[in-house]
Amino acid sequence: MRRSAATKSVSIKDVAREAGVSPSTVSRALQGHPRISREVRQRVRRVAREMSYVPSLPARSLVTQHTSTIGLAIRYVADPFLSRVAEGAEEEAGKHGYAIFMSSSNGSAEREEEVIRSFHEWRLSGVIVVGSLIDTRYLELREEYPLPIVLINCPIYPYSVTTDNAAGAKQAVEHLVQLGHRDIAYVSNPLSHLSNLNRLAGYQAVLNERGISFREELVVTGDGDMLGGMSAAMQLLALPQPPTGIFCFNDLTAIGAIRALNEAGRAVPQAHSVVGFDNLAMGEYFSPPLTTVDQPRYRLGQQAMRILLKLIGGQEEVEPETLPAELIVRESSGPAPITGRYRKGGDRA
Amino acid sequence: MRRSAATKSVSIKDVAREAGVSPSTVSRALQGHPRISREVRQRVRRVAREMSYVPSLPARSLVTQHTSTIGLAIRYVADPFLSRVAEGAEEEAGKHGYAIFMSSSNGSAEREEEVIRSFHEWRLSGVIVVGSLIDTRYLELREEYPLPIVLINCPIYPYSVTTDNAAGAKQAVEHLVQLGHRDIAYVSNPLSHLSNLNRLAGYQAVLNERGISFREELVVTGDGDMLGGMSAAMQLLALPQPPTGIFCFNDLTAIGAIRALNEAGRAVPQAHSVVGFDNLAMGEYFSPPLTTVDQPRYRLGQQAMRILLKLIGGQEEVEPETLPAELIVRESSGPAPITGRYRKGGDRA
DNA sequence: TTGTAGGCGTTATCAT
DNA sequence: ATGATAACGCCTACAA
Repeated sequence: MRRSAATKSVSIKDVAREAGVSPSTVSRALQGHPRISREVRQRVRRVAREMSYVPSLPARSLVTQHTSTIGLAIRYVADPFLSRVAEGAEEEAGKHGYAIFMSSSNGSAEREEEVIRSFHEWRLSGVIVVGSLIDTRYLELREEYPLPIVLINCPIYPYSVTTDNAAGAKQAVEHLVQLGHRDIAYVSNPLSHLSNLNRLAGYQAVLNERGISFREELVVTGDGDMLGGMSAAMQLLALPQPPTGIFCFNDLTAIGAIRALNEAGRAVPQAHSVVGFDNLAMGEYFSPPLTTVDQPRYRLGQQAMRILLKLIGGQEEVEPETLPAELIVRESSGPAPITGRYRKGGDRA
Repeated sequence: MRRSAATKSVSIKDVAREAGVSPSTVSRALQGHPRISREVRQRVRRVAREMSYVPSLPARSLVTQHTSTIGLAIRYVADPFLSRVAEGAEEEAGKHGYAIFMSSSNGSAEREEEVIRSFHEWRLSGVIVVGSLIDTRYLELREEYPLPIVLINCPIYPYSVTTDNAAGAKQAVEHLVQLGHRDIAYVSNPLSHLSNLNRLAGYQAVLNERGISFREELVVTGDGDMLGGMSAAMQLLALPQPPTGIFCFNDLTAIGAIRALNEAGRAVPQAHSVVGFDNLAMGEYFSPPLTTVDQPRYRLGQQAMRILLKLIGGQEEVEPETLPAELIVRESSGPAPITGRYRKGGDRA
């Protein structure tokens, strides 16, 4: 039984020879074909196990014309948003006998296309893309590749599942307004992202409804990560009339912003309220614990997989879905400070 | 050119027919075979592009007998430790024309074996396992599967790359001792993990060297995550003589511990110093910023891939490697409080 | 320079 | 109930 790491894999023929039957019999015995004698089935299975036979999926997929494997394209492995999404997708896939392979584009648009192509090269049954850098290109890619693709958080694409970003943002900003904040900033992501645009829209909508005039300088761009959050917050503090409320594109950005605020001697939530988006597990453990907007990440993955399975099954008429977001109030947001008047930036503690 | 999502993939034969040549000519033209006329090569390539032909890797791998793809088995997608490791492995793989597919075991030992099996079913060229739940089983699995497997942080396995956990732990505990701490706890992981055992060993070694007696009740187990860190810290606070220094298996545990400490009204680092392990990006943004032990995660992934590539190349005599860990002092650790005497737990602020 | 034929490991069809 | 045979898509001698 002992074989070194470089040995060739044992094939169905090897098992057949060892068990004294034909390859087709082995195939049937292994997949529990009904018309096969109990005795042969047991013998074949025993031999196969003893030889540690493992069927070749490339070979099998060649003849069956499907792989029962789906590809999950992700931007960064590190992306904390991803985890539950992947879990949701995986569990749903498992129920239907599908496995999942993930591949990361490491934040490169070029690599993302390569990943999709690679999934097709492997003839995977379908693809889910989360956190795409080129979401708008999928309308074309869809024609180029014959495999079904489902996007997460890209509502303009016909096969997609999306958090209601605008509604989530509205809850967040509304929350700040009700706490008495009037100077409210939005720290955005690089603007190409649809989810970012929709959050911005929600932000503006609340200002409108509440008769708060929109100040362009209160929208600054981060990078979706902590570093960007820091520099965005610093920009805001340098303003002649800095905001008391800061709504951030995501939790990572919020964490960075809070760090910068603290370093500038500004207490959160006493001097500034900060609200994130994503409800990362981490946020609860921060001090102060993060007020944030929860995305139903597990369901996002689950629904994406369900849609994908429909597409794989040949069903074409699926509706893009929107899932609700929910404000989670913790301690990084509080009543707006009583303002005598605004002070110029730079007055550190 | 327009095809719906359910269309069959275009094969080399389709291209051949369209270009008016034989399939083998297409194959040669596409892979830049030298003995082919410039004109035919260009025409074939154009036609292939127009038809969006993408070669089938399952078919190709069947004949070439290698997939140029390696599998990365991970415990959790969320694991923040993973990210840089995966990057290191990916970049090194890319240099040598290999792609990487990741699959998560979601914390289940059973699933982990399935993942490895699935990698073999796909006849991937090799496997890297990070954060294994069944690291000790790989000595057997190695015989069962013909594909080369490299482990990260499992030094008993012959093909592995490991952080010097004992040395890292020693630095951490030594740091606490030098700050004046004498009652130092270790919050461990479920004990089966080798990296955990080695960190524990490092912890004990320092106590020994410094003539500090080992108190069994100061070693409590977490779960490698924030929740476990919280309950571990609560256990420690309930002790008649609680520790002033707490060395944690990892940063997530440390973050949980700090949270519990804070909730009990104990300031960090004034009342308790906490040291983590992993140097997660997050740690720097916490308050207080986390003192921790850095693992060379990128190099861990890179070296693992290098070893794997050697194995794939048929080279059998590779040495397990150990990479150095490095203490990063930030603000969650500080001088031990001046103790008149120890007080019973429960005296909250 | 190009075409033909065989085979990679499976499964499915058709015999027996 | 089992075996022989063809086919999946591709590559690679070998032939022309």
